Amino acid sequence: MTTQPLRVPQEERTRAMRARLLEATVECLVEVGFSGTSTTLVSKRAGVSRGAQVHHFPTKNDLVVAAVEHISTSRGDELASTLAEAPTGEGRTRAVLEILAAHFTAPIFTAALELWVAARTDPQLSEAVQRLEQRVGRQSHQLTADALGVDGAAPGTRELVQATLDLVRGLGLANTISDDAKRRARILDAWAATLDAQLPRTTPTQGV
Amino acid sequence: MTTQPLRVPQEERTRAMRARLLEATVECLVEVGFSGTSTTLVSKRAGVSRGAQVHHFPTKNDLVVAAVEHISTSRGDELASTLAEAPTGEGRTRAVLEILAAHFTAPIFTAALELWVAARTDPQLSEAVQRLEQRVGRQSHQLTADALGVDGAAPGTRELVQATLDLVRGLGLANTISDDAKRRARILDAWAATLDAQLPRTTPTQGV
DNA sequence: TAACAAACAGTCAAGCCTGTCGGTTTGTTG
DNA sequence: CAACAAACCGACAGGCTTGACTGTTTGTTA
Repeated sequence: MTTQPLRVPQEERTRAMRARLLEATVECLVEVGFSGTSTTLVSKRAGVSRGAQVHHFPTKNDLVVAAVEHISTSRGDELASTLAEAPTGEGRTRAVLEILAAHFTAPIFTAALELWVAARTDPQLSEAVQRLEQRVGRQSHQLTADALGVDGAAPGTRELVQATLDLVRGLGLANTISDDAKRRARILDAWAATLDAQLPRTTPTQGV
Repeated sequence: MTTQPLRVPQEERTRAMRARLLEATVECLVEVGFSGTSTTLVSKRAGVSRGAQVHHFPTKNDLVVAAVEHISTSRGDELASTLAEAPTGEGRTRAVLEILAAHFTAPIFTAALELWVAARTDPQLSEAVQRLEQRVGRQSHQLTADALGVDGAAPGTRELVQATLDLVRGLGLANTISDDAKRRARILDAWAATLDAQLPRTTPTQGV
């Protein structure tokens, strides 16, 4: 704390090791699913000895819960940064929908999906997922409303924004079964038209 | 085939045994998830010896693929019968949405969700799920369009119906994480209003 | 530099799951 | 009724996973 480390600090080693293990966990979730994500496999994937892995995450639950937190913050950050770059003016609504759809078909969403489904039948996991997903949900709602240029708290608007998020979630789920980009694009086109017709815009067609 | 059986026909025994095993499989999927659904557990649940189970479904894959087909037809039948009873006239749209939402939060949907997610990382399962889900998808689209009293093939209408189905799918997924009926009801209210405003009704307010 | 603690490494036992196999019962058929 | 086949039963072996446990290396601190 008070003295300066000379070589490679333990704190740094721990941080790096945990990060590698969590990244490997996400990769395993995407590639072999939750049930296929054994601690042994994660260790191999991360290039870490099993002893080291079990040192940092004593039980599998410790590892998975940490992965939930990791994925949760990753999703929030990613959504915030991509939505921040959404264009304003003409076609703004459609662009935002495109960003949302991309997010809900990305690997990080797939990993989250695996954890959601696993959490349904795992009390400990469920607690972590529920707590963090609530936060991500609020954050997504706020970010989306802002990106659309509407008041996310207004009575009618609120529900349409939530419906939008639930729609892209549904599209994301459908995407894992069979990828159909054309179908998705058509639906998003229609949805964008609907939103533009229904949402009371505060900044209808305004450049920055 | 040509003679009348005196006791309990083998064909009947087989049919009953398979039905019991498939029902037990669905129950297990709902209660302990896909990875928890071991053939041993299914056997116990069905009150069938492990030997008998393995006789009818030699491998786990055989059992699961059969379960996919079982669930697939169950979903289609259930949706068809409930949507057929949807009221016409005032509030028809909202009533149809309610039925859809109920379907996508029912146990049978949960079981299907488990299989979808598992199929993502299991080629054999994926083949079965993809093939059957396509059929259910078409069927759902047709049934929903009919229940709403619209032409499901019309250019603009088609996308709105599909969006509706994707929306309730997303709501169903969210429901597995945390049940929030109030939130769901508000969203469906808003979406019903939107649909009524956007859909070109052929039979706006007509009793049978 | 000496002593300590954390990080790291690999092995072991217990438990579960799947698929196979020999044996028994029950229905079918000539 | 006899012979056969399908249905049914329980046990076993092989493979994998998890968590515990002993030892080794590396960083910290007096």
